[in-house]
Amino acid sequence: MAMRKKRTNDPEGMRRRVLDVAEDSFQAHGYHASSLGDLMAAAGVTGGALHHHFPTKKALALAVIEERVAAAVRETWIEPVLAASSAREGVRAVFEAVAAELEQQGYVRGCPLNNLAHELSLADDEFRSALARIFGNWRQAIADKIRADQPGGGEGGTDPERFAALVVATYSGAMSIAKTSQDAGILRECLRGLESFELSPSQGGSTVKRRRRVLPRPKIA
Amino acid sequence: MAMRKKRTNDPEGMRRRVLDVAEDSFQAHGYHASSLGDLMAAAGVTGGALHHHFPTKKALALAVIEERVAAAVRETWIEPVLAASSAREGVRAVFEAVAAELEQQGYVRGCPLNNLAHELSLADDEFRSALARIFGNWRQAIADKIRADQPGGGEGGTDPERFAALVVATYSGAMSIAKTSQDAGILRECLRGLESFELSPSQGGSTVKRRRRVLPRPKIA
DNA sequence: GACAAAACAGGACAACCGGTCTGTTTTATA
DNA sequence: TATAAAACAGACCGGTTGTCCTGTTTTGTC
Repeated sequence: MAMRKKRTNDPEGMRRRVLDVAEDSFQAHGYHASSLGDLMAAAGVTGGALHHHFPTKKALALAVIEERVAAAVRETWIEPVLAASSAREGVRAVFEAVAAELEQQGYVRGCPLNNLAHELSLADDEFRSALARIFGNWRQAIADKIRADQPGGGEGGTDPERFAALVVATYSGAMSIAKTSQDAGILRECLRGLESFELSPSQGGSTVKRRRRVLPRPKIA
Repeated sequence: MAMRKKRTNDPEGMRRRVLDVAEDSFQAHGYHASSLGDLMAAAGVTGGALHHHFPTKKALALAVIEERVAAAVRETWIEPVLAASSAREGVRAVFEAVAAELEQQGYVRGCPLNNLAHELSLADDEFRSALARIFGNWRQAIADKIRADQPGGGEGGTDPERFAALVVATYSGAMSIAKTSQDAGILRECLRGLESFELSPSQGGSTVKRRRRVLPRPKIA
């Protein structure tokens, strides 16, 4: 008399839905402020199903980090930079693309990698090493691109690792400031700072023609 | 018959002790992962006393931000930079001092401002504005120092705000990476990146003499 | 010393969290 | 179709959290 019960097992889809809402909630509220109850409600998933795919909250977060956060860095940074005509051009394009996207959506939720890195690095060593590996891959991709530019282009004097470290640090820090001030303009400011410390001759009033070192060597060791 | 009860009211000292342990715990474990019970035990303070000085956990965190975090930025960044012979020298000195301190203590807990900024900026607007103000003061101090260098020194072509934004972003991001990798070396790497993109002529094998722009202008608008 | 306010003590509580447990349904395999 | 494993449902529980509340003690003030 009652309607037949229906259920379609879709383990992959359910797992994906859980990861979707977890990724979003971790980004918006952080790990500790995201309760499994909220995630279950948002994903339309029962406790049994959640526990079946992710035995603990930590396992869920680890999956988010290794699958989603790593993919986000790959898609928004590594692939565009590697596909660009040069490392420097790739870096510029990513900075501006991200700034444009943030300004369009009107708010700044920050870098997913950075957000979780701050909250979880000291809490658990598995979290920390997973996040550190993503940072490492990110830096290495940029350094590799610089190296690829060196034979033909004019990157002979650029230290690849140093350049990559500076770019990743500047971007991460700029996103932190942007998130706190809810203003993506700092990204463009930092990009211009990377492009050139001194104003270009056509803009600046300085009479100095020759480029100087960005920071002087210390006078005393 | 029993010993007389003794108690010495010391509101300022008690408030200071609570702020001490809260500052430390927020830095080590973050806001959400720091329970008031733990703080009370660590500070040797009862619930009544804690509630008397800080009615809510949020009020406590706000006090930590406005009194302790702001002071930390002032003491480790603003005052040393303003006291230095130049902005660039001050920046260099702070980077190296922090790197040396982190290497000496063997672990990296990250920048207090950055840590709380990531966890609390999106959670509450009072938190966010308080943190944003500290970032703003930090940047402004560096920019002011650059401006102070300009009349006499050779900072004619340097945009103060741009320089300050780049320095603060690079430092914040470098600390994020250092915290995640538990290695302060990235701070020195980033400092050298700030000092000079291209290797100095005496070090580099490049034959290029004239300094080039750090990042080329985009070919198409 | 009277007295009010501040400072402090410590228990109580309701809400919530993450994890576990038992039971049912679907699906793969033979 | 028999059967075991996977997939899912949903209730349950111990522990924790932040806050509140009622007293007690100290301290400043007239």
